[in-house]
Amino acid sequence: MAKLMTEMLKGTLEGIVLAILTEKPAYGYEITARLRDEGFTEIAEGTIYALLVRIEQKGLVDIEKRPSEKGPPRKVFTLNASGHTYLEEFWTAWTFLSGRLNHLRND
Amino acid sequence: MAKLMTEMLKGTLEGIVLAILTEKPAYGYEITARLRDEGFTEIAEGTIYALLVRIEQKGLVDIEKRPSEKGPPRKVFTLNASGHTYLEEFWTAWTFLSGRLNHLRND
DNA sequence: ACTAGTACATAGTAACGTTAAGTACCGAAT
DNA sequence: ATTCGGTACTTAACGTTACTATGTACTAGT
Repeated sequence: MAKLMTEMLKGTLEGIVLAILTEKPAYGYEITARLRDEGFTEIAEGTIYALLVRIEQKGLVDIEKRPSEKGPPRKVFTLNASGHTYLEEFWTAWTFLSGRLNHLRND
Repeated sequence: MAKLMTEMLKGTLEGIVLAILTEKPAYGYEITARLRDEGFTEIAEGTIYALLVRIEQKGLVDIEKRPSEKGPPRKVFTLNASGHTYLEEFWTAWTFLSGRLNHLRND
């Protein structure tokens, strides 16, 4: 099932991370931990950092560097206006897809 | 939203087509029509044919050629045992992902 | 002949998530 | 003093997916 989840996450993992950022700003390492709490136990750190680069390049987040007492400086991501719009569209698409799939399932 | 749907479909379109095949065997052109009926109006024919090649190579379907009165011979796809197993795992993964996302949404 | 509908095929592309390896900073244990 | 584990970020190479664009081919109607 791991392989299936991998492919299924394509296009949704981004929305998942953005959704996490709506709660409060967070940095990469924190986000990976948050994902594990949410049940996504098999997502590697590298996956998240690569994804964060992408959403940064798309201009969906603002970035601020803050020192850490326990390690290297943190890169804190905050969802900006563009990111909120994007997330809304993500939920719209998700609602549509979810509806279609549940309809297909009931046969 | 079109771009978002495109990315979101990755990993799920395959399951959608397999789900359609559980109802009854079907050929490519028929499946694209069925998808339009299901609300997926923006999926091109080429996309489906390429996908059908993949699920064939994965051994999830059996294939039979039948003549058509209205055009070239049809290639009818039937979900086999391996395909049914695969689809079950797909639904399992989907249920998990769906649950996680809905949980994230309620904040 | 021409068109429209039916039916399938495929090379090239962009985007995504994964893998694997690396850097760097800190505190505590050995 | 050094090793070890936890914290924190980076990136190149890779496999898979869906999309685009284009092509072939068969039939019936005009």
